[in-house]
Amino acid sequence: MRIGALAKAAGTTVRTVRYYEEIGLLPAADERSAGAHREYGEEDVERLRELLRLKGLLGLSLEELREVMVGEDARAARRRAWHETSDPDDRRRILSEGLEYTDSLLELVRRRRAELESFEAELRERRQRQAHLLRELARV
Amino acid sequence: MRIGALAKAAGTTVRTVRYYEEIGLLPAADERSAGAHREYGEEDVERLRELLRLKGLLGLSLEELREVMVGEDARAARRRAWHETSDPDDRRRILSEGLEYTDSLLELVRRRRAELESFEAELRERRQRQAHLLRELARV
DNA sequence: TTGCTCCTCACGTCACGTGAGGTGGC
DNA sequence: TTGCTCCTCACGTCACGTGAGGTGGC
Repeated sequence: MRIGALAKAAGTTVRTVRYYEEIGLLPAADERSAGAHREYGEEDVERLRELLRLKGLLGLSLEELREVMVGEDARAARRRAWHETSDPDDRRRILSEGLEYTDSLLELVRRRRAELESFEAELRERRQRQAHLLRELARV
Repeated sequence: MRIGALAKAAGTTVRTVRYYEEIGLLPAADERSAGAHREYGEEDVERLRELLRLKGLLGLSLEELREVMVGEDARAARRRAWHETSDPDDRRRILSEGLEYTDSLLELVRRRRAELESFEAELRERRQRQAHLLRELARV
C-alpha cells in the first residue's frame, strides 16, 4: 500500500502522513533508497487511525500524542511478543500491561465525554427554558 | 473588567483574546482611544466561554466558529429584544428562533458525543478481550 | 506514450506564543 | 516610587496546505 492509499484509509492527507513521519510519530518506512516510494501495511493504517482519533476527539497536541504513542509502540511490541511466546507467565505479563494501557486510554476518553455531556446538559437546560416559556405564551 | 481578568475567567490567555478581537470573533471593545485599556463585562465572559467550548470540545476552526457566532450574535440580539418588547407575538418569534439555534448546537454536540462513544465502545471491547484472555490463563 | 501518483524542497497559513520597548492605574 | 498589568509591533512556532519541478509504476 502506498502513501495515498494509507492516507485515504485513515481519513487524512498525504502531507499529514509525511509530516508525522518527519517528526517521528509514524515510523519511517524502512530502508527506502532516496526518492523511492513509501510502502505501508495494515498495521500502519491501524496506528494512524488511532493517532487521528486521539488527536481529533481528545484534542491532544502532537507532543502529547508522542507520549501516548510510546504506549502504542509497547502495544505493537506486545502483539509481536504474544505470538512469539507460549509461556503462560509471559502472556499474563503481556496481557496485564495491555489492560493497563487500554485503561489509561479509556480514562482519557471518559474525561472528555464528561466535559461534552456537561455542555450538552447546559444546552438541554437552555432548551427547556425556551420551550417552557413558549408554552406559557401559547396559553395567553 | 480588564483583559487579564476576562482571559482568566474564561480560561484562556490574553493573547488569544486580542487575537479573537483582531479577526472579529470578539467585538472590539468600543471607542478605545489608541493605547487605552480594553474593558469587558459579564456577557463577554459568557461569549468567550461558549466560543472556547465550541472550539475545544467540537474541534471547530475559527472560520467555522465565525459562522456559529452569527448565531450567537442573533442570540444576544434576541435577549435585548426580549426585554424591549412585551408583545406576545414578538416574544413567540424570539423564542422559536432561540429554540432553533439551541437545537442546532445540540445537534453538533450530539454528533461529537456519538463519535466519542464509538471510540469508547471500541476500547471497552479491547479491554474485554484482554480481561477474558487473562481469566483463561489464570485457569491453567 | 499518456495519466496518475509519488518524490523532495520550500514558502504560505492558521492560531496563537513570546519577547521588546513603552505606558497606565492602584 | 515601585509593581503589576496593560499596550502595540513583530518575529517565532506548530501542524500542516500548497505549489514547483521532477521521477516512477501500471
